Amino acid sequence: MSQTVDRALSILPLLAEGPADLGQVADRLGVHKSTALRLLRTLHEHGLVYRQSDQRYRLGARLFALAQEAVENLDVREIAHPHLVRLNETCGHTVHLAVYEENEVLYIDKVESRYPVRMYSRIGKPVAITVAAVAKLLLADLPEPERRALADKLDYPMYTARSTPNAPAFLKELATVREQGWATDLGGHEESINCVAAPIRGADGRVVAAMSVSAPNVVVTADELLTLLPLVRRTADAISHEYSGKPPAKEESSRRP
Amino acid sequence: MSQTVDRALSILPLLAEGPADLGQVADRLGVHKSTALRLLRTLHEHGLVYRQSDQRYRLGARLFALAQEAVENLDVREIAHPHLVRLNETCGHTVHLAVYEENEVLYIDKVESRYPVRMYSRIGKPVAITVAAVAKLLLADLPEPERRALADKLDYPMYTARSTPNAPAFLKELATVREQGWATDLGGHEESINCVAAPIRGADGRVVAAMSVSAPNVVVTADELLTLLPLVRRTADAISHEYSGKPPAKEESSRRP
DNA sequence: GTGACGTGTTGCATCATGTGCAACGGTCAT
DNA sequence: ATGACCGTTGCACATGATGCAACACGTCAC
Repeated sequence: MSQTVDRALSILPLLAEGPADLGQVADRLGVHKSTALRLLRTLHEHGLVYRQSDQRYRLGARLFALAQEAVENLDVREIAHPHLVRLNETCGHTVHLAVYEENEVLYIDKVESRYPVRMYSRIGKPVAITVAAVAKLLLADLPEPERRALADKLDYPMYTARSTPNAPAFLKELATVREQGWATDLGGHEESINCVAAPIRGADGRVVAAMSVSAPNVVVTADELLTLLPLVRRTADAISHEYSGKPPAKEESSRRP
Repeated sequence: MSQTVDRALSILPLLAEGPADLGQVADRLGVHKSTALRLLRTLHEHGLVYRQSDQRYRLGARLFALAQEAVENLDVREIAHPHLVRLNETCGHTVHLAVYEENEVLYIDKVESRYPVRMYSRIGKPVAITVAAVAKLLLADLPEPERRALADKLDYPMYTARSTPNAPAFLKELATVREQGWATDLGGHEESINCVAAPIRGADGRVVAAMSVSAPNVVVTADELLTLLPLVRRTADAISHEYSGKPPAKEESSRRP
């Protein structure tokens, strides 16, 4: 809608691929060097872009700080965190919290496994949406047309032989998940890793987040992991309850006494 | 430099404080509602801003993804990570990696303690710059005028009785650190937490990053932690060595065969 | 039910602002 | 020295961002 801003923001994903110099930025934006320079300068002033010693640009520090503050302002996360920690203390495995937003599912919190073998994931990282247990829960709750539209639009990479292969299979799986109120990922993303997940619901019953427990085969078998399901569901329900209970808190946000 | 982009970017920190509606954004920017609307729409298209169900705006998901990709492109981090993990496996404590950028020091990697008591910190979070051991190392290596200017500009919050109280004390400490080539923080940030840190240097000898091991008093005393210093320094040197060795790698970034 | 707010949204005329150009000034390699 | 290359600056032009006013839609009071 706003050409200038649009161009400026297009620089960010471009730099996310790696550092680039002025000429490269200008070329890929399709604008004159001087224009690119002014855009980069503005981004720089706001700390979103950093100029490294070789004069090339890369993404800047404020970006982290912003993402940081953003994630800390999510009230689901705030409420859920102590529950996640407690669950981790009980079972020892990696615990994740994820939300759906704008065609993506992403982790917003994580408590690391206490076992030496850990899985790779990181807060802020978009989740493998077609296979992850938390993603299934979040998408299963979308309004039907939106769910269908999204399912059609997605790619279905075959991470393993047990990955969801295509849209119909995915929609069928979502129906099951929606029905039973929990979800699993048994080796659908990484051959040796299994997850069980449960939904967190707001006061209106809609799924606002999902949490999961993940563990590699070498630590516990899929069957053993499934025995944790009741515990995971109880934890998710506890969070749901607390979340629905007191949403109007947060006194500090009103600025006038 | 570019007014439009400047205004648009100013929205981000504003939303970082918490969700806001169109009117609030327009007011705080000092522009007309319609202008704010167009800016927000552009930000929205790029996923930097999300419109929640109550129509208010908050920071969006792409922000995380960007911060994510940015941190993964830092080659120091990439090289250092396995070393940090190994160090953590040896000593069991929390290991941090930090860089200096634009008047801030921030963590770019972290391996959690294997002890139940963990310290609060998060990747992307700006570090307590006047007391943290890694910050001392990074600032100690700045060119003298810049270091002095920065030291004068900083605040010196007294987190504890052992926090650095003011600029002269800080500069003195930096001189010591620069001299000895390592740094500590003994209860300067949190009464019961100690750190030892060592610098990672590029081929030209300049400090490009710093790493630290942190542990609370309840796990090991400060003296015990100090016995790890040689190990920490060896690790940092190993990273420095590897980092200086092969910086021109990264073949994939050239797009034409 | 009706009217009066408080929202977010759209079309449009004005001119401020962003734009590309061309010229300048460094740095590096030959 | 010389040329090629890259970042930077000043400037004239017109594109595109701006604020206004009017509209649309909801909520609330009465």
